[in-house]
Amino acid sequence: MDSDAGSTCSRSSSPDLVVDDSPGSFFSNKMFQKYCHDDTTDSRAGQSRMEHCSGAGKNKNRSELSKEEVQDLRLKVNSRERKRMHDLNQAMDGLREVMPYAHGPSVRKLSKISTLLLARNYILMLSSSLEEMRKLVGDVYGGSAAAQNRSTPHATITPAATSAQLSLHPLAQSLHPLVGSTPAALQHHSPSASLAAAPHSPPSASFLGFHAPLQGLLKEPLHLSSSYRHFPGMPCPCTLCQPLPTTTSTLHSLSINK
DNA sequence: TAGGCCATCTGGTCCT
DNA sequence: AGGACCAGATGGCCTA
Repeated sequence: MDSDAGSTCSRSSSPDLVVDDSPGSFFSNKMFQKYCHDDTTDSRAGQSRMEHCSGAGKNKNRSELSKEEVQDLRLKVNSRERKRMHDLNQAMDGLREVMPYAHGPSVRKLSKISTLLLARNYILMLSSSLEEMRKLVGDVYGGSAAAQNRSTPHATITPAATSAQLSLHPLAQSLHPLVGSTPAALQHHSPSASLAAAPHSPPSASFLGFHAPLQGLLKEPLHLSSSYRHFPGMPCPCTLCQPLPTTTSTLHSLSINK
């Protein structure tokens, strides 16, 4: 379900496919009326369309087609293009579902460009967060953890374990005021419970709720002196500042919370 | 009302 | 040859 379902903005990016293949409805289309009956040839496109309509295209075979066959061909192509765009929009909706912003009837759906930009920044933030987490694990557990990390550079760190350890770490508690904010404040209205269990962790309440202006999130990440990047409008991406849910079940309950 | 966003149509190009 | 992909054009809807 779209995040804006029931909101004032009811337009869906993936509306139900209504393929009306009846020639009547096709000819009732304004564009096609112009396409075939507009005598004004002031534009290049109009000119080419008139040529196409009269069967004067470059393709000989097409010129041999009857008017009805040309219409059928055009309908088929249009239908395929519609389906392609709907699939693209479905993928875009899927991306929106896993993006950390407030999903809800009162929240306007992210535009396509905003979705892409936010996704890019989110991926960068997660990457930085992961890198910082690895560093912190190395610091906390000294050489043994570091050695373990070196032996298995891509060792799987269970999110539940690491987040629990990090949230309890006294250094982390004292380093940043954001640490200590409760996950209960999170407002992640995921439309799909199964998808909500996707392997992403809600970074923070303010991040999810877009308390900061959206434009800030879409800017280029700020490159600060630290090893990780800070994004305008986002909380610090390092793990010290990310009070992650301590268990996967907690994450799941947060995700399906309406 | 202007501007943003979107769906759709369309022709061109590339690929299988 | 047919289909996928792309970009331009167009018009509708919504919001500030």
